[in-house]
Amino acid sequence: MQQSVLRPMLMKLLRRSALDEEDQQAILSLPSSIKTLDAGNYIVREGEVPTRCFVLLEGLGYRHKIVINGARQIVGLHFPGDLLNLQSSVLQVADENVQALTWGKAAAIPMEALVELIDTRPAIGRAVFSETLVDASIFREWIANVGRRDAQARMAHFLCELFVRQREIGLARDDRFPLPMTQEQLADVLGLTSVHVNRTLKALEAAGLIERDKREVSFADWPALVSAGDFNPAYLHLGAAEKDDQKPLTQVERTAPSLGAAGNHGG
Amino acid sequence: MQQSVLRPMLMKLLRRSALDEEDQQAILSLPSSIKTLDAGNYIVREGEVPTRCFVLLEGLGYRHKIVINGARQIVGLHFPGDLLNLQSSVLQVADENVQALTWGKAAAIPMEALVELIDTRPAIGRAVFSETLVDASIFREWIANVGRRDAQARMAHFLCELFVRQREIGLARDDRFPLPMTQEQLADVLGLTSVHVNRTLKALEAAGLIERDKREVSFADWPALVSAGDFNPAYLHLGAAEKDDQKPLTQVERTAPSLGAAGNHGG
DNA sequence: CGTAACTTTGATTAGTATCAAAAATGGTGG
DNA sequence: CCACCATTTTTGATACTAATCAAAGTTACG
Repeated sequence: MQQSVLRPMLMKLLRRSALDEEDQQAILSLPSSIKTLDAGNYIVREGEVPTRCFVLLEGLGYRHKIVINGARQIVGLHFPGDLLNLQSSVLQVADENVQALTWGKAAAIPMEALVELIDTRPAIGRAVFSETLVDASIFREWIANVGRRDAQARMAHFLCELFVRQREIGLARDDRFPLPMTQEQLADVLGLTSVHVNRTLKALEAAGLIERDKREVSFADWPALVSAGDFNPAYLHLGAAEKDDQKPLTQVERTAPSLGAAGNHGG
Repeated sequence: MQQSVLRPMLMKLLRRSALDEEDQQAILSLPSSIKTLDAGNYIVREGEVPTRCFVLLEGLGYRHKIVINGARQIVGLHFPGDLLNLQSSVLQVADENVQALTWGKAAAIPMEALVELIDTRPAIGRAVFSETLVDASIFREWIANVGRRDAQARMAHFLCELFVRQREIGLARDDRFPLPMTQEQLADVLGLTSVHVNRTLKALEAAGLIERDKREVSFADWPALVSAGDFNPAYLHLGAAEKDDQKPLTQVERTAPSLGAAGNHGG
């Protein structure tokens, strides 16, 4: 039985939501066909009307938009287990592109099968919904990152996120993680130019915050990197994974300044 | 019966999703209590664990994050009918603040009542899910806006979005719409400083793209504004509302340049 | 081993931020 | 209704971050 191919998807849902045996079986039994992806392959194209839902099984993916002058903005990263085009599935039309960042594999699931699963099994519906809300939370953090942090903090923040998200699925070791992207792609994530990305990376390195080896990054002082990136992992809404046997996700002190004509909604 | 207070929420869902009479009644019958909001009042605070879900009924709201240096980034705007804290409800903890932008009203719905409604009525669940996906789509567009457009395009894009979203709910007239925010808030939306926002607005005005009167904006040449902002309303996933009796949401020609080592996923 | 892709470096420019202060606006109490 | 105060908008001068342009190294790959 080929059930096991969808295991990354189940694993992902289980990290944050409880699902009983029956629900788990139902997920693993979804019909699907496998696609092998080379770096750069498109999984979704803007404007497309999809008939199948794709789940990333292996490798990394990213989602991006092109603005009028030809510049590209990467608006999200995907890891094994992620649903790649739920939005376009439900909303009928993709408003962005999803592309493989590395070699990998994806499963294509007929839309109706997935919709039926969600409709008939509330726990699965809630689990998928939760993942969508976490995605949205990450998008919001990215808006803040691109909008309000300078190049160094922005980069540090992204590296922190990348480390934590990869560690969650076992892709990162204790103080070392893959950075499988070109500096141009990094630039498109951070809203910078590739030249400036290069300089920013070197600056972080010179500051002793990171070390680089090929497409891998390591750090000696996690709290320092966290602090440089103003990284608070709360927005990732990690489940039980974020536990004490892991490297502590310490963050610097953070107070919420009261802004403007505040006042509480409490009547 | 006080059903009618939740009508803005129902209206919002109906714009994009079909709901039968029974579903509609179920929504309108949700228990709720009303809160009056003054500009600046908080509806959700970062770190809070909510027990009720808020629906904006009147007025505008915004959601924002504070980065470590004290800078603020507004990551979303809310209009009547919007659910304000679904994410924190499902994910248990708010990772951002939601504040009233103007005077308004919100309804507080007990979490359990809403969750039960969603679980027991698949059509409502799907409708709410769709709204969440649209929200996410808007977040992604904002990432691109802040990351890859210069100040003028960024502002023009935001103004276009504001017009379209307000017109959708009847808050904007044919070529004129309220801009009920200070230039500092505008700056926090766009990742700029308030000084530069001022200059950018004046530049758009000087270019004949907009006119301003108090906190209202009008435009003589919508296509020109759309073009300046590289605005493509697709990401708003408007439903039937986007029809021909409305001002055409024309957009400039847009081709999707093929990037990098492309190639299709088609086997 | 040769070539294309990617990274690195340098020099210069452009776009925005910063700092400071004046002008305009809106609300409030007398 | 007016005077006053707080907030917001506007303007000017200057500084700085990141973009641009160009080219030399380096790495990965067929």
